[in-house]
Amino acid sequence: MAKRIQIPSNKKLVLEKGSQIYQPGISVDCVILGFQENALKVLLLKVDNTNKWALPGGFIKKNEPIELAADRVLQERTGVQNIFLQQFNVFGDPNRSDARIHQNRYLEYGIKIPKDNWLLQRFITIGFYALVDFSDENLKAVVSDETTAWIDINKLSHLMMDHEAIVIKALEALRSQLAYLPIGRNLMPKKFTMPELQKLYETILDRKLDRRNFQRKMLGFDILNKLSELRKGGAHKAPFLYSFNDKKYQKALKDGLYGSW
Amino acid sequence: MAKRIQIPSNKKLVLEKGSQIYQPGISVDCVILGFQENALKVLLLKVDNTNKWALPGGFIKKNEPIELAADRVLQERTGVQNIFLQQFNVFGDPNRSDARIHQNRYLEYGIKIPKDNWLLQRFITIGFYALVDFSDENLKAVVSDETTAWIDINKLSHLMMDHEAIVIKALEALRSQLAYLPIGRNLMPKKFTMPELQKLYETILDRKLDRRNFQRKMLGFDILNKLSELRKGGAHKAPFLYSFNDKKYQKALKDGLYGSW
DNA sequence: ACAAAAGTGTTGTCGATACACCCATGG
DNA sequence: CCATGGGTGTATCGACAACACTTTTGT
Repeated sequence: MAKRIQIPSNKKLVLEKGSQIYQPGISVDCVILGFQENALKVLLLKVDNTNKWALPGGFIKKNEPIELAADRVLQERTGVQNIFLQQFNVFGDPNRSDARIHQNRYLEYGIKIPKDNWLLQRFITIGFYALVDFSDENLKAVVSDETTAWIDINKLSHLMMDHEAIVIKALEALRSQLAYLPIGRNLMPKKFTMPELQKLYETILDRKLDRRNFQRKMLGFDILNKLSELRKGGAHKAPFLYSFNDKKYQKALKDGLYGSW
Repeated sequence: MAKRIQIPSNKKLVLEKGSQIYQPGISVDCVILGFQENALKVLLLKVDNTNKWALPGGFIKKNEPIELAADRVLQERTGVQNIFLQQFNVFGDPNRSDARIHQNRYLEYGIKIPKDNWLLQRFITIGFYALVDFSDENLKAVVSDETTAWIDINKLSHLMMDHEAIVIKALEALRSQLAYLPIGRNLMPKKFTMPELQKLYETILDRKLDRRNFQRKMLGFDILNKLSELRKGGAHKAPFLYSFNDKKYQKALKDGLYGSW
């Protein structure tokens, strides 16, 4: 007889007691985006006992606001707090989930889920997206095992259910937000150069921007502090370092920016 | 003993069998907007046995896409079809609904809802908004009784639960859509004059627009047909009539417009 | 010295705004 | 015949895009 893997206790709990703890039939899924090596990457989790990847998601506790549920998922997975977390779409196709997927996962633990178990019901999921900074120390600590990966958004494959469509929709929402909200505070390290920030915008928009016009426009938003330091060490002329002016950034988040890309 | 009103059979069904028919704990609410007498109006329903008003809403059948559920609500209430129906936000505060409201409503029918009935659970609602044309014949037929009213969006009062917040959020969404999507096809009658269309835009945006610039810009979108007819009968110079070019309008809905207000 | 990257300046275009003028109609 | 509203034209301003020139640094 093949060696049987023990089911983790938290998964057992969700299966057996979930319907008492959580809202039935509703979940949240988080598209957590980071910027690394000039590419936008999304945090994905390996679905146990399959070769599929899934967005970090979770359920909504019976007495929990949905934003808090999304924030809880984000923190559990990344450890980072106070992140721009944006609800962007609900995915409610009745066929988006497939009971067999869950069945197969749990079969590996030797468990056959009862047909009437809440996990096998139809789930409607609320999509959130979040932007995180790779250089954040909390982030490094959490994301380090084999079951977690940052995948280039242009190289998605083997995603579970409709999760690829969710990522694509999140990107659309992010792009349209870019026009009137400041972005970058949570994707860039504390100090960065203007070309580095430009790379981020070019990656999100998927097109080249003029170096000089970008700088003028970005400075025009008046959300950056120009530091007296320079980025030394690299070849060629040393660029200035900038940081976000948190006060002005928060104000811009509320009031919006004027321009558009 | 006071005369007791009989509970309508459909309400009885929802109460007793709803949990077998519908997704539990989730609903859709529709902000149905029309344009009448130079004002944006929202369709509201009188909540029976209260002096409160509510958005037309409903539940999602076990095997029904959420967009279809919203469309079903729209059709049940207005009779109109093929309407621009837009998901805009999810409202999931755990305290947004109040079991006492339901209890009081049904008490009037002499019914005490069991504590564990599905209707008394927490509900998360998905907000949709739709734009309809007052001159539509189907609309006139349906909306005519005392339990239904078109209320000026600037004169909302006595709305149930968080429905006023939902209307306000829908308006914000509509305004931001105005920048890049054509609006008006479903709010205006088949034929209309440029000043009439301008009034619509001014109402949505809640500010005056320049008559001449509006005309130029709107024509620049290339989604209108200029008819050779004139609007006769009114005082002063007779304005031209226009209609939407459905083909170009649909294309603009997909591709977006360029300008912004 | 030179290549590559970054800082700063200039110009042209186009859309948005503001405003002027003419036309048609009803009273 | 004039008040009112509608149609059409023009000047100005500002944002954005395109492009030139200078400055700094490593090799």
